[in-house]
Amino acid sequence: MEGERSPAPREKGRDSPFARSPGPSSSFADPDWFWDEDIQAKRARVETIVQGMCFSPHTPALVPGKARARDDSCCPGKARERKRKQSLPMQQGPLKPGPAGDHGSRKGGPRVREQLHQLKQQLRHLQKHILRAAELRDTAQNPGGSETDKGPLRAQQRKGYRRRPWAPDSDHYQGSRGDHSEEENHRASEAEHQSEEPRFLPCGAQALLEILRKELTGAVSQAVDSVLQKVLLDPPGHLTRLGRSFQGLVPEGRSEPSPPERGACKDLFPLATLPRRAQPQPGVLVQNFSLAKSLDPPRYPVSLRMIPTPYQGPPANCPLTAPSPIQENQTLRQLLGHRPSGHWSSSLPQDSTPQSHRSSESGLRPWGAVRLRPSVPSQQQYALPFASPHLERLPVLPSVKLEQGGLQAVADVLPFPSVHISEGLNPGHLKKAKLMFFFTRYPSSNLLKTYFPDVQFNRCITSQMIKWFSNFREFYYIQMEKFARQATTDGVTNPKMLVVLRDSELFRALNMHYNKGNDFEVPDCFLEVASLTLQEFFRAVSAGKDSDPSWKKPIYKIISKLDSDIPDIFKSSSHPQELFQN
DNA sequence: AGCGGCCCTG
DNA sequence: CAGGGCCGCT
Repeated sequence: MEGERSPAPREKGRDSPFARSPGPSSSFADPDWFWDEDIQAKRARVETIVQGMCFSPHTPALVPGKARARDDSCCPGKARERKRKQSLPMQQGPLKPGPAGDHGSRKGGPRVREQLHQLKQQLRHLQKHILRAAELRDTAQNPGGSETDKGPLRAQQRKGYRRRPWAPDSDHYQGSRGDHSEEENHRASEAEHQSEEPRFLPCGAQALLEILRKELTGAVSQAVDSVLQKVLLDPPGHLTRLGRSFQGLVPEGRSEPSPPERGACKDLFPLATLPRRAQPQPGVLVQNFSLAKSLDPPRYPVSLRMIPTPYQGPPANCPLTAPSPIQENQTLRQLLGHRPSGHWSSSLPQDSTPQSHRSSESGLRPWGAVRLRPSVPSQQQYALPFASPHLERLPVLPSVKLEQGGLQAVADVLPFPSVHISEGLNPGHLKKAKLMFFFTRYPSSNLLKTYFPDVQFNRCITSQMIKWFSNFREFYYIQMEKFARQATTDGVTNPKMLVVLRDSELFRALNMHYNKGNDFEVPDCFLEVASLTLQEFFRAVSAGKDSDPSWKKPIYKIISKLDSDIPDIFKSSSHPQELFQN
């Protein structure tokens, strides 16, 4: 089970030389991680046992190695050490340091471990009982039939049918609706387990089963809750810190790459982690470019890409700008797992086979959905993979349901560490501000106040934050000017050729600045604004307006009208801290 | 005068 | 990224 903490393939991205620098915060190369894994393994086994108990005493799930082997085989190499991003170096020494990453206390550990151990023993014991009961009943009612049942039964169990081997007429029962679809049968058999099952059991076994269920439900959910509590109280980076590959480097509308930067990029980003389409291929670039030149601009696919024409007004607001009111505990889940998977996932080898999916996100470890981010190939910028529907698809075991409740409870009471009003600005605030820049380039001080509720604003703080955005803009405009000039020297004539895409070099530069570590998926609206800015600069430069000392002013004016709404999730004071500060 | 923004510099 | 000078606006 070691591997199930995170989707493996993205890990590689973390090996980028940016991601790590030697530093003091090594609290995560700790033994607790392995301990955690141990707990998970135990927990998974308990779950397996419970399933075996509920569905079939003959399920081979008791063989300790089985589940483990299966999981290992579907998630190879995931057990490698997780790396955490270093905290941002912050030059604001006297200011209040960010919340310490490690909440340290893991007192619950040994207790939970012991609990699980006892639970395991208990389960074995109980299972023996029920096995015996079932056998007794089987031999009593169907002296010869049990042998013939076994073969096909196991096969069907493997296929997902949950049959009750102790029900003598189960075959006929199933057969009587043989023309139902597989799904229906499956659903029906699930329902049986919920309601009808006891009908087929002798009284003793039925009572035993009831007791067993209660016991297991209580014990398992208790154990799960304490584990979850511990897990959720962990520094969030522990949970969400996943490797992520960087994206493309191809500048749009440029006939050739700029050699030094491209060389650097090749060195810095492992090519293996790049989506194939994004790998630098100058030859292809030249081709594309000449193609672009030979076609009518509007037909050039890149420039067509939903780029509003200048002066058309603000771009449509970002998809998430109105993401419907976000519930509190939903927010927690998002925070814990927000890291948008984005298009990187889609470039992964087709790993999301039903099997690997099942084993990683439902099955044995329902909390996997929270703890790790399954590679959901989604182009939706803000798909929230951990909204409740996800959880509701989980198995209908009572323990799971309770666990869901437990999670809910934990989520409800979990305090945000950064709720405390801070007098100064910390690296988390800076990071958050940078991400907010993707949505707003010219935030008012009022806006800042509403989006930094955990900051005690005063004149100094306000101007510092305003200054931040001023600096952000500066970098932004410098890049824009640089690339616009480059485009002119590259012979671009039509500004609409200039579109900032996620795999363009300009985007890479911006992303590196505002989203170092690539923790956040840049919203499309930013790409549109960036494209517009680039085009405006290009227009001005190619028209020779840059001889005017204040030639940028009109551009600033245009861009200042293109701010988008900021997603509500940014109002959560814990957003960047929870996500990135570790 | 106060403020926000840009520019330049370190 | 912060400090400081400068400018324009209110």
